[in-house]
Amino acid sequence: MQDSPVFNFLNNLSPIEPVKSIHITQTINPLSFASIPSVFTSPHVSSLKGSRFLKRHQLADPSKPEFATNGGKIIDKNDPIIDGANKSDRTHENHNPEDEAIYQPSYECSKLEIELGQSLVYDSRCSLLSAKHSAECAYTSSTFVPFIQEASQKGLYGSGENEEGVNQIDQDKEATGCDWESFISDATDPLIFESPINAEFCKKSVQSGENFYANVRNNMQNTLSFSEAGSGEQVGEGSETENPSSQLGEGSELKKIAETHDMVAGCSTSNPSENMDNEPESGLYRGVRRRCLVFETARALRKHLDKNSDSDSPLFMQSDGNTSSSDGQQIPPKDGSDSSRCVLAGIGLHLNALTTTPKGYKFVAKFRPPASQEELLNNSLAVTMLDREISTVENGVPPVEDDSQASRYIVNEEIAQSSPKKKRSKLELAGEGEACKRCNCKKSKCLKLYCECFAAGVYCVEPCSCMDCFNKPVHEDTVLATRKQIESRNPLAFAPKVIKGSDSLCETRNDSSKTPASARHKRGCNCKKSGCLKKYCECYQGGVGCSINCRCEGCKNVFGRKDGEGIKSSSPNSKRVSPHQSGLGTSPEVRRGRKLILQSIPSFPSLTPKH
DNA sequence: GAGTTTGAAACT
DNA sequence: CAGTTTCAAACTC
Repeated sequence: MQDSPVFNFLNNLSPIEPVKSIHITQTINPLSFASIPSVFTSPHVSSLKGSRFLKRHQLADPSKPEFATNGGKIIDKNDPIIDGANKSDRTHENHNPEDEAIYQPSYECSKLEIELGQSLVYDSRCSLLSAKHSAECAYTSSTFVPFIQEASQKGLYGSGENEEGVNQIDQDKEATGCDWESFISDATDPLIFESPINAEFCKKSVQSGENFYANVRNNMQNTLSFSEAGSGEQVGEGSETENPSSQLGEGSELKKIAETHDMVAGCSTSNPSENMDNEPESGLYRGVRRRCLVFETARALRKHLDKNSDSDSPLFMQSDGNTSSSDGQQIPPKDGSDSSRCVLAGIGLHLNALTTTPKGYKFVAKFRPPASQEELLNNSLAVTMLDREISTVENGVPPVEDDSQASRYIVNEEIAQSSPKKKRSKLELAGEGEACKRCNCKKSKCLKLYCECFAAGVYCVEPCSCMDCFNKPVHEDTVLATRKQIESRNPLAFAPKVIKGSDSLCETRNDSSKTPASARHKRGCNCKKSGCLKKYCECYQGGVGCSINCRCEGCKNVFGRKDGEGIKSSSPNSKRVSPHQSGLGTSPEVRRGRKLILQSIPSFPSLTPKH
């Protein structure tokens, strides 16, 4: 990557020396990823900007008129139809000085992002996806197929659409000269890889109402180039091609969407029709992604379908606020349904991403499409809730959650429609009790971080044994307000506790003690008696080793012990690192970068068409 | 299932 | 920021 033109370019411009340090790892703010694109008008840019910040408001506050509709006129002059093969060669062309001026602040961060390596970059995308953009989008064939089928049952699609969509993959491959499949096969993390696509997709299709199909093409290619060369690549993305949205009649959009979904799905997964179970490792990620995305897709399409069923208005012209997601008017939230819980859990997992399995769990995903509109609605509410999570993740480091939670999620879905007894039974059987999240709160009303559900960003549901629970869709306002309050106290309160960091995170530890993914607990544990050998220890529970941030005593964490007490006592930083500190690190460059990024945020709305 | 232990979260 | 209290999960019996 460092040999890429982009890197060289960045290296020439920025005074920051390429370093790989703990600071970088912990200080890259996902916002930076959003901020970079937000300044430029490339598809990637706009989408991140819009969906990350604006769509959040859409979900949270549908009444905001500026988000209600844009008339489908978000013109992305720089929205290129890319010749995928040459994408990386025209990275810094055609951006005007204004853009550059705006862009500059976050530039350093983009450089840092490049330096982090692909995995980190991908993970960051994942963060972006998980919280926000995924809300209305889905792209994998496996997720979309069921929905298409559902739509087909409604007479909206022909039965052959799905196959057409798959075929479209090959067609698109030929058209673009880019072999998505081979590229993807090289990707280390298909889940993460896909994220930016989703982000793009969301913004384009849902928020701006632009042509779905064309945008996905663009987005995919942008994503690929971005993934290959880092964020800097997007910077100069030229304005070579007008967004072709106007070129396609809206009457054909529905079909196009179906095709697009399959097309993207095909690009995201090397073989849309393959059985995930045949490929356990990749299936793990795919499974998660699919689960998450299915609801996202469904929601997007539901809106889409609702809209079309009600009027002839263009697709995705309205925000959530005008349809019926946050819009509980049309479809009241179903309080505490199993399905919703599972859906939410899925998104929560999505948000928190993945890490290595602490107990060698194999994540075998089984797809289950959303059962009802209520389920979709609940999902949308969850997205609203989870939107906020992503905004609190200050680490550019991908949020990580252990596979046990993934397992929980899967199990959760499986048991979702079972009786409570069966649920518990299955829960106990699965993953050594690592089933879905369910709480037993008595006094907290499930509105404190004590509550695992609340802390995980999911609503409580039937399997929970909580009392006076407010963590339900019907109390969404309360939930969101409480979350906001908690976040005001600790912006990272809802961020994943375990982050997948760089090796530098464990620089004080022996290499032999590193956990595979070098993941570490964000704040470290404070165990006194458990020896970090029981699940009382959050490090152990997260399947990660203890780190310098831990203040545990007698650490025997099997995933990696904290280094000797010498280190602990000699370090002035032996105390717990506050989220803010850990997020910013000590690098002046990083701090500066973050500051500038934050300053750039207010510019987003000005770049977004309003009415 | 009840009771205990534990450490994070919340509070002062 | 440190100490204390509250809380619920994890654990034990």
